[in-house]
Amino acid sequence: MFKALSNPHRLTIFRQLMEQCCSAGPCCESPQNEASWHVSEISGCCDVAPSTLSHHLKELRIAGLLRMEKQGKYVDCWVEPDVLIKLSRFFQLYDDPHEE
Amino acid sequence: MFKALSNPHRLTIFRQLMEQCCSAGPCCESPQNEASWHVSEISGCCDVAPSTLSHHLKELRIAGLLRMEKQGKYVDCWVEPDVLIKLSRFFQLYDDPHEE
DNA sequence: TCTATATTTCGAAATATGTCGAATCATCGA
DNA sequence: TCGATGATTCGACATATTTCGAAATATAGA
Repeated sequence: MFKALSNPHRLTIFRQLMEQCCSAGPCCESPQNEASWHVSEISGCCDVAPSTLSHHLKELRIAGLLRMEKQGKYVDCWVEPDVLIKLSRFFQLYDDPHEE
Repeated sequence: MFKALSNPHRLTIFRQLMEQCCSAGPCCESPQNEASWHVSEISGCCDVAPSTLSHHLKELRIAGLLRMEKQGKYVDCWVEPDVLIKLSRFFQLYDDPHEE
């Protein structure tokens, strides 16, 4: 996952989808209207050729960070459910009073 | 930071120092006995040449993940204070009931 | 002072990654 | 059915990363 996030373009894409996901409530199994973007919508936030964008999205998906689902002509992309919680917890080894 | 953690050896090193740091209480500005390791101690957890290890530690330091301080013949390494909290929060954009 | 040990710096070589354009596939709508 | 649009695959090339060994630097101890 860190490897997938190590590329500036992929990090930008993931952050956009994070915000998209989180503003629409907790990320869930199927894409909600507000939580997902089409590939063509994502292309706006990162200046690369379509083939490059496709490659980056695949890397994010393979890493388990994104879900992608074909919706007719478009492909919906959204943050893999629970992955934010997992990553957040990865860095919480210490005793945090906020944790139960 | 994600770029620094994208290499398997560097991730192993960082995880080791995370555990070392966290078992000794919150990471602090100066290295506590239990929170830091010498470079030579770290070499045990990752099978690379000394020059390679040195390179990886430098990457982690430049990325702001580690602190390093010369102690005579040795160099102490420990996790940058607050960096775990920062990284943990990076993935917490959503409303988490455990957070205040 | 001299030597052994710990660590870093500096090339150089192998491998991996990022990028694009061209070609391809799939779907929608005229 | 056919053309336009959205997206992916493939191959090629430039660039970045990983790795090592040799050499350099610094310190502790004999």
